[in-house]
Amino acid sequence: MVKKTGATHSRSESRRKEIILAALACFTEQGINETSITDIRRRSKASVGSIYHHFGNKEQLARAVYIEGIRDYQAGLVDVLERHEDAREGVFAIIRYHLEWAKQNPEWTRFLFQKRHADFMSSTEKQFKEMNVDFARRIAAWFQKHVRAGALKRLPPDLYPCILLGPCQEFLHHYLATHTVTSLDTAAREFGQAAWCALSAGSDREAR
Amino acid sequence: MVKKTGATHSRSESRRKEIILAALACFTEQGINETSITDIRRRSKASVGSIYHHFGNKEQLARAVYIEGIRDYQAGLVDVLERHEDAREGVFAIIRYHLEWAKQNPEWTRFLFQKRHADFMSSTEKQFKEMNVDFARRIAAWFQKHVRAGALKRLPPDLYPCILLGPCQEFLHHYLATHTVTSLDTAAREFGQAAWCALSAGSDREAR
DNA sequence: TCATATTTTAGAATAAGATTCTAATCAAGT
DNA sequence: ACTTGATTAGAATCTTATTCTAAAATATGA
Repeated sequence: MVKKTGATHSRSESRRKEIILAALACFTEQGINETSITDIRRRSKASVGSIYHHFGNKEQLARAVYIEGIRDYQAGLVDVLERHEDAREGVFAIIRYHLEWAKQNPEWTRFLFQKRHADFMSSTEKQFKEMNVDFARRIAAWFQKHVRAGALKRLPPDLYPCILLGPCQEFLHHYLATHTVTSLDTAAREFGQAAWCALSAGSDREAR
Repeated sequence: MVKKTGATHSRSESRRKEIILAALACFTEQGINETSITDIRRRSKASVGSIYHHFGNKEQLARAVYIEGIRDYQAGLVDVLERHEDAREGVFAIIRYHLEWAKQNPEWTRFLFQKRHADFMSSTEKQFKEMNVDFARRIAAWFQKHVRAGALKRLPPDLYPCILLGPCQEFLHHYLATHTVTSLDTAAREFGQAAWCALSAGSDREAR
């Protein structure tokens, strides 16, 4: 009756995971719209009833897949960031991390960033909102620290992630779609350089 | 029998346009998946048969909407770019244009950039590919010119658009979704500055 | 260990919506 | 006016998401 605090849901949990992974595979292969519940059923060996029992509907299933992925991505990013004391190293590291994660997790990346949460994630979702608020706070804190220390330019806080990761996102878009583009390593170097130029204090000389 | 080269399709053409606009409105209000053909029928006053006659199916309708919008956007961008001789001014102008267009065309922007072509635009689409190839060529040409003239850093060509517009895209994402962010004008200034720092030749001093 | 309650799974039944089809209507050229 | 192809209507069909009922599995408590 009372929910267990620990975990031993062996059967149930693993079934849930199976469904999520099957869904991820289907979604990235054929797109969310194009995958039917039947596709997921076949791939996961679960029944329709089971899928609906665990996730309610297709939209919420997609949401669960999204959460699963973004959590891992964000955790790693914060980790990298908070491990770096030096501003310049932090900037380069964050970009490297982003691109490297994408390289290691192409399916998740395709799912998370190509077709973002836009469709099924109404940004008012409690779970999603909480996660992002915390994430944003910790990112912002890191930048603030270095702004105060005089290492980084002061900007409206919401612009830092844009300048830092915008180019990566744009790049991944093409990288994951058609290929025949610059290597991820080269891109990481160049974007790191670019971001550092753009963000480091004292680059204002160009203002004329 | 032979297709007219000019245009007077008055009836047919305008019906087509009506459907596209109705679809755009529905798509941005409720999302592509959530809008039924019936929604579009109601809003456009066209019949189911008419819609299918003109577009084949919902996917192709979405595609048509996309093409319609992206064509306008790209034309304006190339125009702005080719109007600017000076590298620095060109860089700032392109960013201003991008954000300004988004401000003037919020519905189109939401449709074009929030949920990109990912879903329904398999990037192998002939029409789409042609358009983009031409667009990319002209953008690349402009940058090459200034690289040769020594005004811009030499980079792998596919990275220019990423560095230039990536931050804008990332920003618009938030701007169009939740708001409570920096104004578009401020963003345009800062991103312009950032991009110029990142792209102008001689910023390499930071390389240490 | 057995009886009972709760969670999970199956798969058939239903409902919603996309697509197809057949037959009118319209516009243009002759 | 007459023929032909394009366009429109809307009913019929087909696909797929979702709901529902009941069976199986698992946990709980004596």
